[in-house]
Amino acid sequence: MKKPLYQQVILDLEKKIKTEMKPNDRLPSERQLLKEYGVSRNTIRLALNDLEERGVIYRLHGKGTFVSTIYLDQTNLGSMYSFSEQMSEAGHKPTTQNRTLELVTPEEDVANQLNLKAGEKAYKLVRLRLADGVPLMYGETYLPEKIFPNLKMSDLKENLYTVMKQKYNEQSILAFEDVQAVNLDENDSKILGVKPGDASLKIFRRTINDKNVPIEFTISLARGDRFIYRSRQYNHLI
Amino acid sequence: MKKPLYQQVILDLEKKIKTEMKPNDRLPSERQLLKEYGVSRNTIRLALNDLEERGVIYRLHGKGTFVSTIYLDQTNLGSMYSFSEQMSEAGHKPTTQNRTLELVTPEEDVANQLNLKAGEKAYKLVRLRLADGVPLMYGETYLPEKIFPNLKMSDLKENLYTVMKQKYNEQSILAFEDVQAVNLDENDSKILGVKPGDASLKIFRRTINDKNVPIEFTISLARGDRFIYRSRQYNHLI
DNA sequence: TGTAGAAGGTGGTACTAACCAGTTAAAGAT
DNA sequence: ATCTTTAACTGGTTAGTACCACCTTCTACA
Repeated sequence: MKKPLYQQVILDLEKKIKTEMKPNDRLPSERQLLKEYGVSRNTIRLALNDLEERGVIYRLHGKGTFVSTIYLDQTNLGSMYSFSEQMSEAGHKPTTQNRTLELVTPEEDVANQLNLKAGEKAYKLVRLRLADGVPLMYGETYLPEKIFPNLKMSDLKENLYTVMKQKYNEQSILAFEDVQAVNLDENDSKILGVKPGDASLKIFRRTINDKNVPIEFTISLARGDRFIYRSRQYNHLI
Repeated sequence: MKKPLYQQVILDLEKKIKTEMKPNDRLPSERQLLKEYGVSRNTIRLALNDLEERGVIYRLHGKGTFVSTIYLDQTNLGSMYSFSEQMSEAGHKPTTQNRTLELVTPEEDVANQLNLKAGEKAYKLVRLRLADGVPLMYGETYLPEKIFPNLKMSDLKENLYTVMKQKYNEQSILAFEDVQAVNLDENDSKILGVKPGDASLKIFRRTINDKNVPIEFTISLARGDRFIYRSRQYNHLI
């Protein structure tokens, strides 16, 4: 279960950046890093590519590599993020409380998102995600029964997407995400352990499989002071 | 003006994928491609990495490289960029108030985002965007003077990106956007016509051109009750 | 006949070695 | 003193090689 070298470099660099460096600080040059880590420049660049892609660092030709300005100690919610992985990388201990799993007839808006006909049911999974025991994100996930028959709480010890893949052979290819800013009400703020009225990211995600069939709809609330949603927008003119 | 090899490979492969292939078709293996193009495997992988990142292809260990199921011919720069269009489509009448345009020496964080040296100036454009006369979004845009010399308020009757292209021959290739949820302070809430403390989306956008030079940095505040940040997330990782 | 295993394909990781292309500052010429 | 050149840094690109991990298929053994 040994991780590839370049991933170890990523983890180590990211940790150092978070704990020892501040925005716009310069990192050691690639040639210095390869000596420090005892790996090839190729491996260093693989790691730096990843960090650059995720916005942790930026590079300037001829000048050096620097810590990104915008990189707060916040967690990126974009690009199919894995809560657990990101929290682990940030040095926090992630936990997931699977609160309830029940078979329901969803409201119309949810049913529409999942392309359900009238009367068709879906599993509703309520989860709370914590880092170091502190609640950070609350989510309600709807999974169509016809696609995930016989889903059990015991399945959910694994990562949800792992269960989809292994038990049901379903794989998400594309997700549409809508991000909103909302003020938390009394109840939600209590769940997330912050003050009522505090700003929060509300994220609606609709995931589809390779046959263009919706397989998941999730509504999440993430603490505004701890999360950012990051995305890249391309404009290829080919 | 010659492009790097791996970028030529990207262009050629993407063209072939668009014109000759369909979703889930298998691409030639990396070792075949390096023979076809007469380049090293390193170069082929650089190209494939880019295509994978952008969701054009996906790779399966041991099996091969394939055309993505859903390949979007995305020509826009995402939600912020097409404010006017999106509002029109939603049946609203979009207007833009260009409030101020001045040449300033930006703060350090902005200067860094735009890769400005000490003392280099940038145009600061303050805009308010409205739909049906209601303020929805407030934005401060910084444009490097060396890239956009002699920018005038009268230029800005056009769409900003049109001006960039037509007057300065600058085209944005990629934008990084970070989205945060914040509580509005007294001042900002007044601008957007809502109550202090109301949740708002705060969006940082850094746009770069084809030479990897930053050409724009914008900080926007969008009313949480009226604005949704929408994005697509590809997934070929699991 | 069935199955384990080898063979050969795929992408993934890793190293070495150069050279190219921006940036900066020290060395040198005026 | 000032300007120009050069050298020495930076990241960017490319080639070549090797081995690992995963997947499919074919083959040989039981």
